[in-house]
Amino acid sequence: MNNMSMFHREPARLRGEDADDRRALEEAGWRYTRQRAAVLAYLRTACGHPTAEQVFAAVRQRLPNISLATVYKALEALVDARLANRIAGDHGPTRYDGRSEPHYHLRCQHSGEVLDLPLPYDPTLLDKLNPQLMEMLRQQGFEIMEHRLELVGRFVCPDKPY
Amino acid sequence: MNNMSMFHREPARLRGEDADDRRALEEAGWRYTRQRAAVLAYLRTACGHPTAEQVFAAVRQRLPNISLATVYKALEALVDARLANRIAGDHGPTRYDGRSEPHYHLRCQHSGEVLDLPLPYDPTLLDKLNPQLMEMLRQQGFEIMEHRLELVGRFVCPDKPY
DNA sequence: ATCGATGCAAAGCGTTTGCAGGGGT
DNA sequence: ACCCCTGCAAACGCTTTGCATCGAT
Repeated sequence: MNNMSMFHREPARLRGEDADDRRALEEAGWRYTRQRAAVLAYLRTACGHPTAEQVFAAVRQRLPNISLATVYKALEALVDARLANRIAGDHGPTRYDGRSEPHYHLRCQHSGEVLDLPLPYDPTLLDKLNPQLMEMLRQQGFEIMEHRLELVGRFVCPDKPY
Repeated sequence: MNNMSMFHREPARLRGEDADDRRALEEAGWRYTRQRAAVLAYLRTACGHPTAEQVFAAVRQRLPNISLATVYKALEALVDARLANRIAGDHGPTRYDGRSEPHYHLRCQHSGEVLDLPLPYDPTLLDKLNPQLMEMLRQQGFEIMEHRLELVGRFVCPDKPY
């Protein structure tokens, strides 16, 4: 690892906590399967936010028969169960995030790579920025669910140097 | 127009100002053509941020022979010449924005529609939010170009009501 | 035993590209 | 006159779908 040392992920989950994952999936109407567990496990250990292809390549080493279609369906189930998040690509493919709590991102224009920012999500950020605007939006019937903030710039990434 | 009355666009450009558009395109190494002018004109009058298909459908009324491929190439040229901006779609297709100055967006989860927010872009926003973080990023060699902020929620849109 | 999940292949959608002819400079 | 741009069609990359079989409950 190079200059990314500041972007530590949360420590890996303790043994037994996958029961929570099972519950989350089942409450959302999905089954808990080997494939979905493996996809989620990889998402959580991956540094940065992999694409579906990258997830496929990685999970394939543990489950050699898994198909790309299954990876896509697993990612859909995990996002729906709020165990993961989708990050729309600027140009390239969608990226996936094994963190469920909202947070902010740092995106590289050059490689498309996305990293988590060590900046806590503040649900009241917009109300602090411009309370009148938020009040106006509410009065107009806009139901605001969340906000997204990302820094866009350039950094040298291990796999795609300049 | 319904509850969008607060999202006024800038007044339409005055006659003769397309000379600026020509210059911008030529400085970026592109030619100024009827098709590109029409695409840009439509982007500027459109309320909200149309997809390439929507631009195609609209511009086709003025230039019946224009092709979808030409619309895509025109949009690419305009974005490159900084006369327009690309807005990545959450699920659906990319949307295009005839404003060149940075600003913030309001996105509807339901329809994918995107509107401009009447909230001025503040280049120093992140430095205000967390100056230490920004300093750390600079020291680590991250070159930050811009930030993006968008509100995500639901609103009833004219074409895709619930 | 049921019914959703899997793996494969084929189709889908949004976007890009190759190319012959047309248009801007 | 040059070379870029256009329009058409075909290819492309990413993602989704249809279907027979497998596996979780």
